[in-house]
Amino acid sequence: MLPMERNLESINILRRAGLRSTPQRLAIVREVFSRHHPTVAEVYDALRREFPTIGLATVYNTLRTMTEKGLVHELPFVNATRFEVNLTPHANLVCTRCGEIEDSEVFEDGFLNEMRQRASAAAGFEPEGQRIDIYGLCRSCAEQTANKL
Amino acid sequence: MLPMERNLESINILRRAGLRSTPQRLAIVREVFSRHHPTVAEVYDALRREFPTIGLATVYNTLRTMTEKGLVHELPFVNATRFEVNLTPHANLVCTRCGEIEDSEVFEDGFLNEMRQRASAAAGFEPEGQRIDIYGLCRSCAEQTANKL
DNA sequence: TTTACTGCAAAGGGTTTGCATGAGG
DNA sequence: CCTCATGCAAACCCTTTGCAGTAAA
Repeated sequence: MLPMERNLESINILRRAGLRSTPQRLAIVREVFSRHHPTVAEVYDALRREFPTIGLATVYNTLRTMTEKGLVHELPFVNATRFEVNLTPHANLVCTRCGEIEDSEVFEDGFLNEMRQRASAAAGFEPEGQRIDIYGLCRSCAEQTANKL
Repeated sequence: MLPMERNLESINILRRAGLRSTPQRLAIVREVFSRHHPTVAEVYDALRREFPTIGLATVYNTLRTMTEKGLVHELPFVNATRFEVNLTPHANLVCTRCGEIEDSEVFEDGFLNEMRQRASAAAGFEPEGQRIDIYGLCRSCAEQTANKL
């Protein structure tokens, strides 16, 4: 995507959510959606080069607002709160060694629906969304571990 | 389970993990395993009647140690860090209205294994464990909502 | 007797809030 | 113009750490 297109898209994202398009917000939106599971600190650090005076509170406030508007989902981890940008149903493959988080789209064929239906049938629960983390070793960490044996 | 049996079980749990059995720890273990997804604050508040001088740091330290020894799992939520006591594979049904968290054992027949295998096949990932939260309305909140329509 | 645990207080880190200034619609 | 967003600083949790006293093994 060209920078200009991305900028227009960011404006539309904000407008649809009923938010004003300030230069800081456009940059935050661009930065958040160009990353996989960013933290506030990561977004803040990335933007300080472009906006040396940007406040950490601005990033916090904007991400809270974006969460309230449903643009992203909050994803609390043990060491940091991350933000889920990919709102299509998927699992997060979380490497317990290097910390990498990879999206896994394993639900193409109604797999997720079956899980929801089971939960629903068993407990009278009405599912709206889900968080699925699979913890283990990513490919490269698994290979490194195997080589040491 | 009778109180005496529970006490003996708590001692064994601590011993197997290589931890000393102090009166405070026995009470923490009892309290943690008698709850579903306790927070540090909930355990602390429950124990202050029995141990008026117990320190909040003691509860924090003990739960951190228990996590390191694999007795419980840390489960960060947006508003609080909870602890997973049920280490058998299951989903947490999290009510977005009242906050209730219910365990759902929907994986009796290898459902979970299939999910793991898909992740593994697609990404070369070696799964070790998982966290599955399903967000929505619990039975009673769903019924209340339906009645208002 | 040695080592680990407790409890208190202080420090630390992440997140929110209050307020004056400034910019968007 | 009026409202909302920014940036700074202070306040606010929640959690960890340091340390002296104490109890477990």
